[in-house]
Amino acid sequence: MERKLYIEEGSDLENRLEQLRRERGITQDELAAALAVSRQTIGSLENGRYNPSILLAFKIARYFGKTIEEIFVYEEDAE
Amino acid sequence: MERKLYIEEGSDLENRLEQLRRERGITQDELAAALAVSRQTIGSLENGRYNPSILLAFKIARYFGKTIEEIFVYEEDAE
DNA sequence: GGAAAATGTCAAGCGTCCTTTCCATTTTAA
DNA sequence: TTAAAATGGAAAGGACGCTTGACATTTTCC
Repeated sequence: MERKLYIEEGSDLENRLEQLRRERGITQDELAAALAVSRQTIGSLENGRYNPSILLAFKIARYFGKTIEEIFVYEEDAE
Repeated sequence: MERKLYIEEGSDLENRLEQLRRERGITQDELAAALAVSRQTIGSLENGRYNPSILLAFKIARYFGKTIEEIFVYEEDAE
């Protein structure tokens, strides 16, 4: 039946969020609290269910002390 | 009466889009075409009417050969 | 000065981002 | 192995990102 909400085949954006979070040794809940978003948002990003807004991407990057490009990988297959 | 659609006082994101576009010597229309978005979208970004999605931010950065951080400046006053 | 080009901005519509609530499944640890 | 903690994910709703279409204003330049 294929649900796959939001993100489709040519979806161009990967991220290293789960890896970075585990390196920090924190839970989704703790990361969510640190970023002032919901736990579901973190889970959805980690599992590629949707892309973050640019503001959330900046918050995440700042939290981990990295650039957006070091965390989110843009692939332009689409078009 | 204050319309100010979308972006409010604590709006945290500035960008150098107009400056970079003018340095390239291209119009909003041409930039829009190059990025495959509408001219209104470019104008709205240049005038701070709203923030780009992270995908559009990546497209813009790639087009100008810069990082997202070199084009968009995040200020965390909010919260 | 007058025409064409460029820009500003509104409105309606649609899809995405993120929320809260809720429940199921997996992992952890005693 | 069992309870608690952590994670996965659905559903509905609100706000934002981007579209097309339209029109007004400003800029360019002959």
